[in-house]
Amino acid sequence: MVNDDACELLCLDLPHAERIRAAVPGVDDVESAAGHARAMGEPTRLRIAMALLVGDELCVCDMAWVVGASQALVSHHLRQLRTAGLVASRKDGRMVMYRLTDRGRLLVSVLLDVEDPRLVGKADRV
Amino acid sequence: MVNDDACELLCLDLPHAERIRAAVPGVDDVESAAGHARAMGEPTRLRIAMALLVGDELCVCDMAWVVGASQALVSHHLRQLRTAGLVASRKDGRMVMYRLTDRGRLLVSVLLDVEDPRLVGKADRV
DNA sequence: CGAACACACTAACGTTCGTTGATATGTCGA
DNA sequence: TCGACATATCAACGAACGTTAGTGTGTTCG
Repeated sequence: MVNDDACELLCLDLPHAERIRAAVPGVDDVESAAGHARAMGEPTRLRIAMALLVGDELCVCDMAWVVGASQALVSHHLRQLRTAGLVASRKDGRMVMYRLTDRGRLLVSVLLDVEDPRLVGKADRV
Repeated sequence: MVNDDACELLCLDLPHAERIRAAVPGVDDVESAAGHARAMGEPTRLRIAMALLVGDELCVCDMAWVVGASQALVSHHLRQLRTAGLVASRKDGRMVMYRLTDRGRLLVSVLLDVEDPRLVGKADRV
């Protein structure tokens, strides 16, 4: 966080450098996106997200069975995904159903390089 | 990592559950993708990556000036991005030029919701 | 009402991570 | 060859993270 112009510009002329500098968002502006990435940066959470991408809507218990982790751990990770805005929850009786948000679906499919089942058959050219 | 079938399936019938289970990659298979996400899950690294998306190819010193961080810190983060396979380096005289890999460019543009400058004008429909 | 159950929460442990300052490596110019 | 410089590396500190075990909350069913 500490910046002094200890090192002058090298390869870039000042106008060009300032154009890049202006295009780079501030720390606060990337916080949300970094949070999204951090939420996906854990194998267990990524696998939970992948299970949701395929299963569309699952309860905690079923996800625990699918990914092979304890109920408490899955619940813990789901809260982080929820805080990041990548999954949404819905109460149904005594259980809670989780599902990916649009942003969550996008990130999982890009990260794992799979097609979003919801988007299949919609003129998706690469 | 410890799994016993302590909790039976709830919402899913067994065939459906096993289909989801089969579609979810193993821990080792998502390790790489999780590493990509983790590398982007830090505001400073994300801003460095964004600077590279705009600047195409930058040296460490210029990036330090652009993002307002120390040289050692930028170098440290660049190594992590490089280890994750998101940036590539090239020696040029006494300095080292960094650039995003294709995967790095894809992830930054998706995470920060910006268009890849290299892809502008290529019939990119959403 | 009371037991069973799905899920969330808390505390705690060991590990990993971000950051800084000092130092090493390698390259250019005088 | 010597000094200036760009970058990499190392040591070290505090903070954040993943995981587990135990406990609490609210709901369903007998």
